[in-house]
Amino acid sequence: MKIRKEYTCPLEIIHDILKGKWKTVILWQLKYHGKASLSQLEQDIKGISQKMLLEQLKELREFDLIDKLNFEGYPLKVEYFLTEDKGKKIIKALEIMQEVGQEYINECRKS
Amino acid sequence: MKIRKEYTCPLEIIHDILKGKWKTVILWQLKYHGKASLSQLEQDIKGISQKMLLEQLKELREFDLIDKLNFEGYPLKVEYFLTEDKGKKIIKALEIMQEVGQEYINECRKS
DNA sequence: CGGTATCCTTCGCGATACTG
DNA sequence: CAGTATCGCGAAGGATACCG
Repeated sequence: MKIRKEYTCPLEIIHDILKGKWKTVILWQLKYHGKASLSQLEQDIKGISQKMLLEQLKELREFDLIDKLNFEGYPLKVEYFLTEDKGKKIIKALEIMQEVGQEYINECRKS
Repeated sequence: MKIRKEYTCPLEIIHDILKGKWKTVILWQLKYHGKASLSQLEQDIKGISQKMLLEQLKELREFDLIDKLNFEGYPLKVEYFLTEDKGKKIIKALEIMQEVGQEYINECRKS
């Protein structure tokens, strides 16, 4: 974990966990897929590189928001998915933000 | 506004709006104060500089999450507050995140 | 008290190449 | 298909000084 300092507000720790361009979008994708492989996520999240994706997935795992399952044999296969507790709870917040985001987009279309 | 590109996911626009270390904490403070002056916020948000605070407040205003009221006369006085629509709606998401953040903090204390 | 401007350091993140 | 390593640029953000 990359957490060190004392936090004045619980929102600060959430910022440290979710910061970066990709984390919320990755969580959002996992919400819809239920389970997804690395290459699936790479295809669905436009613009992300494999390096960034793996980096962010690793951090999300360290914070118990997602987990993964490794399958034996070739070709290699993994499944990433939201954790029942923290992962699915944070999704509730993202659902609201998604709605607000949609409002911004609708307003842009008007003008 | 700093928004340009096309968005694949509404969460991307929210990221562009809320990104940075301070925005969520500022919104959270305004939720509790109702209305707050610059100096009040500066005191309550530990570690923030006046420059950062003003910068972030300006951006939050541009995105209609907060607004401000200027009072005439000396000493100068302003009041910052959440907007009824977008500001108070995004707070709903922050409330959930705040809860999850508290869980992380509680778990840290155990270990 | 509220707000603007400048300088400087850190780090997010994109590109690219390589391994099991 | 999944994952690791390196390099470099540009933006975020901290310190500091100054203006209405």
